[in-house]
Amino acid sequence: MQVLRAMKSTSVSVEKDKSESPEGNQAGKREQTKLANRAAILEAGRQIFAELGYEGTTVRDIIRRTELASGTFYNYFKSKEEVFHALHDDGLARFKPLLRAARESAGRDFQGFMITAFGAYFNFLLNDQSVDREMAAMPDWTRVRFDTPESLALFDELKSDIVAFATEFNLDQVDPELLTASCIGIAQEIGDRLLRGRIKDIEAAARFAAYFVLGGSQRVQSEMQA
Amino acid sequence: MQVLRAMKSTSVSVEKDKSESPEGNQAGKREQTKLANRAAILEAGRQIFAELGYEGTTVRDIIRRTELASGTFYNYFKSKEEVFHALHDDGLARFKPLLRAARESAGRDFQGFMITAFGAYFNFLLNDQSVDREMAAMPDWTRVRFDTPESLALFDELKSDIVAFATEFNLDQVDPELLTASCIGIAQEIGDRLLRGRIKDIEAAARFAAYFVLGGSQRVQSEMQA
DNA sequence: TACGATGTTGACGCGCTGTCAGGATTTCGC
DNA sequence: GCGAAATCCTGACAGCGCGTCAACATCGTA
Repeated sequence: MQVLRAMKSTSVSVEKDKSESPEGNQAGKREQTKLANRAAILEAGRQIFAELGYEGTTVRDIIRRTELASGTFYNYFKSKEEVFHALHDDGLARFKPLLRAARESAGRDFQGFMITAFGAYFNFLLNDQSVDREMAAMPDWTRVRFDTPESLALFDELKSDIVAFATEFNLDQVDPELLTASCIGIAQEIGDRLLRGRIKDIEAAARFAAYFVLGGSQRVQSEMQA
Repeated sequence: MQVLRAMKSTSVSVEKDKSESPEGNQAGKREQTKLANRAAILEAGRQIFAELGYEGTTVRDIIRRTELASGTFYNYFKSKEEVFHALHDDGLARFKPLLRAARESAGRDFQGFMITAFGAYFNFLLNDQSVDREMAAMPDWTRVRFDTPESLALFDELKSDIVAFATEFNLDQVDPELLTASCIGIAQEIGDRLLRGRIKDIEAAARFAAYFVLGGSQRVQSEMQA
């Protein structure tokens, strides 16, 4: 059963759209069900991953929370991994603008950029309905990490921001690769502890991270010059 | 077939021990096979994890590289996860003394401690025959991370070292939890890039990390005082 | 040597995987 | 509107890994 039909039985909104929607009910029914099915699988996946963990969930678990047949899953995704990637990339797409906003609003203020950026990341981690957040609640020992092309793109974007500031502040002895890696590592590890409640104060954590990176960069610069 | 018997067919060393070994051939045959079986499973696991990745390997893959029957696996481990934990903890046990040595040799030299500690970790990552190293070679997107009790114990040990130095250097405004998290994050992320060849120079990386942490701590201290 | 204890073996039932032929629904040309 | 073609949903199926367990082999002990 396709999810559009399922929705018709509990809600008429789609049906209404078909005849009444004033603005472009642009797509055919085929297109609509495809979107709806994909969305249903993703939403089911998000829930199941949160409940069962990445390792623990099966494609069947996901599809079972849906009104679709098992075979249909494979029309949309190759595996549970691909579902997870999609969810992960969704989260990234939501975070990206926050990072951009941090850069815009900071202007030439390196420290301001860092505080805003770390703060945005931590807030995002704790508040966004992302897979990662929900899964961190699991008391399990094992965690998965995905470096999708989207992740790498975000890292690169961050790296160019950092390089720009480093240039501006004459940090020419500071290897951008190492500096970016450090920022990411700090964000990851502190973020992890925030998610697990080992650390509480988001604001304080963001300021710590920002000062730490600033001071660290300058120290590296002066040591390398010597 | 138990592995001791297998070994007898290719080597007589065990048999010889039984009758000739001058020093305590302390254990009975039963004890010996148990050790040998466990070791065989671990070694097979190490190889298979490296070849197939964590996700990709099955208990059957591991046991198949062994002369044991599938059921025997479960006399030694509950799952592939437990094998991985054991391998991981083995690595940790090998690294622990290196960290201790770093602390001993550093005395009161915070910077020296940091350089040695980061250097020890990076060298360990790149040279030790650990599961983690081999698996990093995989071109896969997905990585697993385990926080075993052993890992957490090591983190705690590191934290007390850091606290000791922080006290000595009047870094009373620097949250040890945040500082330790940052050190771990930096080590993880730079280590990852070393494993993947994105960064080459171990020495430079260790110095970078050390200076970075030192400078970062001091900056946090002065900012928090203000 | 004989007997109990301990460990090993591999077949079994179960559940998950990915596929595919058959069927249902939508689209399109008229 | 109507029929054919395109699309894609469905659920059964073969293959495989999982963890278990009754039968069997080996070891320790007297």
